[in-house]
Amino acid sequence: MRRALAERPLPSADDHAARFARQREADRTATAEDYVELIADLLREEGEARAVDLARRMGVSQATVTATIGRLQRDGLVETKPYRGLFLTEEGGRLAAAAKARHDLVVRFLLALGLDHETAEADAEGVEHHVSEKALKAFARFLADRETPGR
Amino acid sequence: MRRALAERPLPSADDHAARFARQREADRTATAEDYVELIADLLREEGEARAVDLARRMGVSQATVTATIGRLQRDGLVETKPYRGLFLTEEGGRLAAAAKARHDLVVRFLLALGLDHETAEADAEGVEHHVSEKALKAFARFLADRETPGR
DNA sequence: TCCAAAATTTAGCCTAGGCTAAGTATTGTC
DNA sequence: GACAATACTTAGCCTAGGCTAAATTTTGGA
Repeated sequence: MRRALAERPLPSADDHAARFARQREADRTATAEDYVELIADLLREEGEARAVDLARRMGVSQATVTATIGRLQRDGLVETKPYRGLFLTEEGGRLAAAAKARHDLVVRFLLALGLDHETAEADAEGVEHHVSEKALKAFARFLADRETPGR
Repeated sequence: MRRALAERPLPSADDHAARFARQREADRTATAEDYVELIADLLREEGEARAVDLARRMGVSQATVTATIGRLQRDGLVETKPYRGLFLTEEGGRLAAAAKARHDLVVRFLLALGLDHETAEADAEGVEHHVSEKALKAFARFLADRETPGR
């Protein structure tokens, strides 16, 4: 006998549409977050972030990176000094820091659930853009509870 | 003093690129999954799935739905009988069932973590397309453990 | 039956994000 | 100091997914 899952009726059309709209919004910002996060990582770990390295690490052509960086520049997140590398604006830096914090929290949470490292990292890449603040808080709470063995 | 998080070095460029490639792949299939899942829900709950209702529930224009349904038809997932509604092919039905199973599991998991119903549903909408089978298994394990209070 | 309302499609436009191929510019090394 | 290798940009193309406005069906009720 199947656990009664409160066979959910459909939400109102408006609520339903709002969920999808939030979804599309998240999709739109995901690329920007991935780029600034990677640029920040490269700056921190390698001392510089070159377009050619972004292309390699994102698995896209250099032409695609040029175009995407153009949009990020237009949006005030990134600055470029050709042949010198890419840099984050203040706003870009803030976005990267927030993205990294989210990313790391999701990874820690998935590891705590028992996932192997590579899967946790790979899944976090997708999940980090689609979880609400409330979910992130719940993840953090889970991790905190878990590190407090006694009650 | 910050918990030592094994300040992860960057993955190899190839591994990194593979993660992003998987990500882009998931993005490509997300729309199809959302549509067939919604069509299946409408067929089950309302007896029919009309393009106009999809437009309302997805929060997009009817023209967008026409175009998207065209792609789903081309891909063998959906059939249309104009003014009679939309139907799923066998493959479309399988995809919808898989998507719904994933969706429901994610919702149950998020509820178990303490999220309210609306947030769980909204977050699931995004998360369901980006979690691996391994993560889903971990979610299921968590739910199972939780329902077995004793050890 | 007729005809207005509702559903659907078409046309034409746009952006993001992919690609390849072919430039152009810079650097670093000999 | 020249020049090959490397980095970057440009041009031109493509698909998915959005939009509005304007047809075009089709349905259902008076």
